[in-house]
Amino acid sequence: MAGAAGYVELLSRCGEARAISRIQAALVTSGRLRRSVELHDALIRALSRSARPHLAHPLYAHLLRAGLLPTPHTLPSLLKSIALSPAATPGAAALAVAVHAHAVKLGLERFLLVSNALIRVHAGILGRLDDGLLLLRTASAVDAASFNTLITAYARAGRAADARKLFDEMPARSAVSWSAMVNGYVQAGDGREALEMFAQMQAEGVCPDDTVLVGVLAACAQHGALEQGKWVHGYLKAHGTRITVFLGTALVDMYAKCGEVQLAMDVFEAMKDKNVLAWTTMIKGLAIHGRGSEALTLFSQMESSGVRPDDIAFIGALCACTHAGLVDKGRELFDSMVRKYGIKPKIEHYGCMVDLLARNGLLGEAKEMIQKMPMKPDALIWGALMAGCRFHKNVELAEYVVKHWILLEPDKSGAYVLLANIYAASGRHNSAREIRHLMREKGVDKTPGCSTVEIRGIIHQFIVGDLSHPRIKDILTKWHEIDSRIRLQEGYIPDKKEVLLDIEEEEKDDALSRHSEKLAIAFALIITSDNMPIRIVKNLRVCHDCHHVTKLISKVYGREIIVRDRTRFHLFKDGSCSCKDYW
DNA sequence: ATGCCCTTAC
Repeated sequence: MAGAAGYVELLSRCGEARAISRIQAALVTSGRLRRSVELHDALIRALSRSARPHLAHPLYAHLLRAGLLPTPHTLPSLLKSIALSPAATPGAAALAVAVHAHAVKLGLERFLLVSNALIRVHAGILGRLDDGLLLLRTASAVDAASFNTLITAYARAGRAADARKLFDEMPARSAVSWSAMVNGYVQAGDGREALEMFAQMQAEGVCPDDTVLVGVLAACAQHGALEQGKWVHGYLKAHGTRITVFLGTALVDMYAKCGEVQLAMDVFEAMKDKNVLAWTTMIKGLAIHGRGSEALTLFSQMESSGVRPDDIAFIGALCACTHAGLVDKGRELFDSMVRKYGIKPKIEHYGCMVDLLARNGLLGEAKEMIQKMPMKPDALIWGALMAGCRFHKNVELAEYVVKHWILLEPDKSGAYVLLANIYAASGRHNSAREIRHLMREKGVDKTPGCSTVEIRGIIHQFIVGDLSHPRIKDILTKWHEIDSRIRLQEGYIPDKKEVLLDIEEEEKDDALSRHSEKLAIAFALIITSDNMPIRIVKNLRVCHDCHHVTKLISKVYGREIIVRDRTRFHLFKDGSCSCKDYW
């Protein structure tokens, strides 16, 4: 039998959880473990680096029961094992708190290794970010990893500004730090700032790694920044980088969300390892381009290739049905999810079904689905049903929906705006006005429409009614020209049904003409003279008038215009749209 | 130490 030192040496080389557990059992049986802190340390350390780090937790209790005192080495390993445990590990959070208290009692919490491990536990499993920050500020020394962990944790919590503060005060920033920050902005939905961050990273000569490029691609996808996304792809090719499943999926997503579904497909087909995320990304990519049946074919291919769809893959497939009006197929999928795969539908799946049914005019069935579903409907569910009411001009049901929706989101404007829209579109202008007064009383604001257009790698942003653009005079002049040409050649009459403002008719024309996508298209027509397609990304869905106008512009000006709205794509060409007027 | 897909509406 080897001595304690031999076991310690053996454990330091052992990475396999089951083998470690066997050694542990032998040490317990021989009574050796009870006498040695070093053996506890070695076991905890080995387990913390294995695939089952949570197996280290009971060892701490064992150590204390044996009357042994933890060393400065015990605590960091144990804390690491806690930080890496599966999220649902019972008692992990309580153990973390106990270990922290113990560290304080023993006067160990300011040791470099201990304090860094504590920061990671606070930022991770305990979710107590500000406590982690306090530790970071009071520790005698802090490593870069702790900064990076806290930055990531703040970013994940949607506190990008706090993450940025830490980033700025870091003594030395590595590619990991930049990556944490870029991805932080992406998670906060601020792709623009993420790209800005990446530009700075390059300016400082830091070599980008896979992870940051995944983040940059996600930022491009979010922002519709095709040219920058293509640049990343070119960079990867130029450096001969292996396209991992992470990079491949990010590329597919970027191309699809930037309107280049064929390029997305090319990358997808070249990927050797396709996991369920990769398949789902491509399925959703086809879906948002209205290519529902191809998306569903892909779903079947995924199944026959042996990749098991998960709950999110079903969301992608149901979404494909919604965008292509494939109601029966959607119902079939929803059933097969339970029957074939035993996946219990979540509220998201009910959301897809309500959307699918409601958008296709089956409002009664959609309402029934909500009444039958086993969970309480959330704002998304009501929003989906409401969108159907708007599409099919059902005032009565809309009023019912709003009552429920407003209880869930009393401070948000979504329900009010939609109801006012439905009233206005049905000619009930007094009711629409009442809603507007109510909104003003409650102090809720409508999210302003915002469109961006990427021209020669620069992203230009337009907000509805915003006349502060430096070239606004040229833009309005251009709009005037567009307006008269489409009136003259195509008989355009502005569709003012959904304009809610209490204003004169000519002013309604102005209000419509200042929708953000119209400003963006006019601007793009001014500064691009070639036949390059115009690519617009909008934060909301396109209104009927803008949809109509864009069709006419594509014909009169002989330009392809690709508009990505909140949820899908519209490719306008020769006077018609790829969505077949269904959105 | 960091990274990929995920339902409504505004």
